[in-house]
Amino acid sequence: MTAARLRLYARLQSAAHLVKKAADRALLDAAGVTTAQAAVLAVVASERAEDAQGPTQKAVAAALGLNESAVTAMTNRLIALGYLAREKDAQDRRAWRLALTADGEAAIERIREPFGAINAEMENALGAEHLEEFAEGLSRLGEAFTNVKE
Amino acid sequence: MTAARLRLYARLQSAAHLVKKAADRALLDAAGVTTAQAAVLAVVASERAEDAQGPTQKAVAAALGLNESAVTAMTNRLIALGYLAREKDAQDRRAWRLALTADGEAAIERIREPFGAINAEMENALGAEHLEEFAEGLSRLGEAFTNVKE
DNA sequence: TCCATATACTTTAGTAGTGAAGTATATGCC
DNA sequence: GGCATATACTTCACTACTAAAGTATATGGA
Repeated sequence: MTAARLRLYARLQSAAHLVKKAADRALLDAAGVTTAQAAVLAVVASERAEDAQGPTQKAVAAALGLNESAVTAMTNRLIALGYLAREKDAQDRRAWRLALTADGEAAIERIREPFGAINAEMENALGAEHLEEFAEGLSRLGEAFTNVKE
Repeated sequence: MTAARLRLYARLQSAAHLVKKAADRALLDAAGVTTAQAAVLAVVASERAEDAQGPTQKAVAAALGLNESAVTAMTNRLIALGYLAREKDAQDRRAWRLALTADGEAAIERIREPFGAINAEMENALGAEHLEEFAEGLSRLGEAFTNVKE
């Protein structure tokens, strides 16, 4: 078994933590937003295209692999910051529909450049010839560990 | 620029988060320890070999890419759980020297199997032919984002 | 020897996640 | 129509991290 030698788990967590630490610093400096907040804003922006109503909290949780309770807390913070608004779904009164405010749209714009720089730095570290396969590997890992039956 | 298309940052964080979630469940069930706690115990165990005195908190922080304040808190939890003990360094009265208790050694033993299973599951998802290169990529990422000058 | 500066750790306030238990609304039988 | 069950979200207690500011001990000149 090569598992112990490669220490895949430790390397994955360490790399993810270090990159997140750097990205949080960069985004907070440049855009006043954390990477976790940026991720939620990005999901709300992208889901909007598919569904005029905007995503529910459950949909955001599923998109990011988070608990619904984590999305409740994050949504509260983003609303307090003025980046997000929510409205009860007319069909299903249990569910909220999330939408970006104008400030939320502006935040996404501010994020674009520093975030691109982080991705570029990652590509640089990996080397262009390994990029595609590395990204593939990350996706395969994500899929393998996605809890289908929650 | 391929950065936006590959979404390396998002894929890395998502994969790391999902794997961590699964690993935490598995380790907590089988060994009553979280992956973060396991990581600290493993560092204390491995540093011990090199240094009869056991590592300082600063050394643990450096090994894991954490802040010293995170290690202070984690050390307190691990001492409360009975897995770790600390003693003032005789030469440098500012520093603690960390050591595993007998319970700490036992916890490391309990971790071995479920942790091996997680690593095996990761290897399985990636496919044997990509393992080495993928692990290499993770290490390169970690090194590129290690803050040399803290 | 004294003092400035560096270093090891701690404290505090905040973000971000987990799982379990709770509330309120929907929905599918009988 | 009523009721059991499912679902969307919330609350609670906890782990685990960050950055910044604070405490105490070391250490290298003048």
